Amino acid sequence: MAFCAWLVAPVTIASSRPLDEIQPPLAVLLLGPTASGKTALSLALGERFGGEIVSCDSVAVYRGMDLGSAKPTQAERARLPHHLIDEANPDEPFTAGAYSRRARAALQEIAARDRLPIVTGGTGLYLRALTEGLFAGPERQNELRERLRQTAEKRGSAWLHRMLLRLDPPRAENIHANDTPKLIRAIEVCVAAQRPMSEVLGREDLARDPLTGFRLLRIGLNPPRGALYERINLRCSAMFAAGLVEETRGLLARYGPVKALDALGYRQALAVVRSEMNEEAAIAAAQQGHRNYAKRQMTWFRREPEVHWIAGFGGEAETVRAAMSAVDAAQ
RNA sequence: GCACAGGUGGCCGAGCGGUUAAUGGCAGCAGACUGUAAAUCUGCCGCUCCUUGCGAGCUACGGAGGUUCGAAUCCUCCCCUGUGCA
Repeated sequence: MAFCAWLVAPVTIASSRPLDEIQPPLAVLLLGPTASGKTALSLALGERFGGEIVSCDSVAVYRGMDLGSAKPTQAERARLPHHLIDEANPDEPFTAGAYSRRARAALQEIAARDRLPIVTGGTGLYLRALTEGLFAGPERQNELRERLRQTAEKRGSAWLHRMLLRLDPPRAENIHANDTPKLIRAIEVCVAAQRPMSEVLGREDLARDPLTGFRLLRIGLNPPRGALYERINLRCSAMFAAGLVEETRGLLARYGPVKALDALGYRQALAVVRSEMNEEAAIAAAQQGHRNYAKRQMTWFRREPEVHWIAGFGGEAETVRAAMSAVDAAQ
């Protein structure tokens, strides 16, 4: 598939340049912590450069999870085509792999239309799965996971760690004995692949498959921490005021206590639905969770290669100008 | 005013004569992260210095004294908070 965009798209994008400068189409990756203004900036860039938005958000992929995921509104989505939003129901587990495949397909299609793909992302793993790919190891095995999860509950995660130590010593060294989910996945891979995960990771034929056929321009939003935290607080309160608890009540009634409702904001709203917390406490907890999350996101994004960092919020004129000139320069 | 219960590091909260700069938790900061990732996990966390060491010095458990070789821990007085009685 990748070659399609390679062959078709550059013709028009590079039409104003000499033929020997023909190059793959550009894709903009907009990254930054929650509430940094990615949506606003994505719309501004999209309208200026003829773009389409590819969301990179592990919660916005779920239908019905609108308020809590700060999904672009219907009005915003009417301004430009949006992709990878409402891809699954909350009771259908979505994964980084599924995201990567669908997002890549979306990128090809957009480029084939001669439009500019703008990936707008807060989910680091999804973004990396898109750009770097995932190793070609086994996907999740639900039955095996369930067994391992029960083992962890009964005997503690250290037991899983010892198990992994036998199956794959190098991998065990890289996963902390307390990190149950990662231990489970590693053991799952070893068992399903019938060989150590570290070996699978190292094999050429199973290695990551990086995205090809695009030139990537990464634009990172890095607003001042204090101001970001304030914005997060305001946005969280606004979510509850807009009816997050009701949205959550509806999702719970329809899908049950699914994993997706563990997401920030929903987890707290759920506590209100269940009368385990009053709304005021839930808001405070959600704000705290989002602040912590924003910090983790920055830790992840700092490792992204070649990011064109902008110090402000996406909605600020100066930021928009800086981002536009970055895109101009890349084109 | 009397009687109880309390005042501990940014917050909550243990400790109740000595391995206590003071268990925990939270917040904060830094980090990890290959198919549930808005998940999960790790480190640091009074101040200063250096030869960065289970290093040295300083400051710290409401305030002031006292007892003791030694006090956040015991005693006295004072200040403040909560509850009950007046």
